[in-house]
Amino acid sequence: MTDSTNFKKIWCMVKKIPSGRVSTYGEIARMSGLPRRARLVGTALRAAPAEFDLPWHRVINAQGKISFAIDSERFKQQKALLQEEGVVFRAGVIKLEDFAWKESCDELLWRV
DNA sequence: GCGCTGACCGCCA
DNA sequence: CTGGCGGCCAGCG
Repeated sequence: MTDSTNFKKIWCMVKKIPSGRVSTYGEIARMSGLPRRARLVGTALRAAPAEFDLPWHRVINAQGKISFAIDSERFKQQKALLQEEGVVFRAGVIKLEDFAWKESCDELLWRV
């Protein structure tokens, strides 16, 4: 359980966030069976190879804000991607709404 | 092995 | 609203 299994679970959950919606680090952690490990989600996204094409931009923090410095490239990129999907910012904040994925990560998990 | 650094979070002042 | 604190713990010197 110390290998990259956790990363895979996290990547799998992130991949399921629908376009135009967002989720939080903490939420992804919980849904991946890793409660209280929001930081690990950030670590996993940072380590994720670009080829995975994960919708990493759909993951924001629990305050509805992007977790990058306001003037960083990453910040601008994430904001742009979200706006392309129709995500609305009000004073730099995204309104968090509850929603649930229907799919699980079983298919990917047995591969791990 | 050890200390430091986070793409975090909830709680309280 | 902002700020601090403790909890969390994998990665990287």
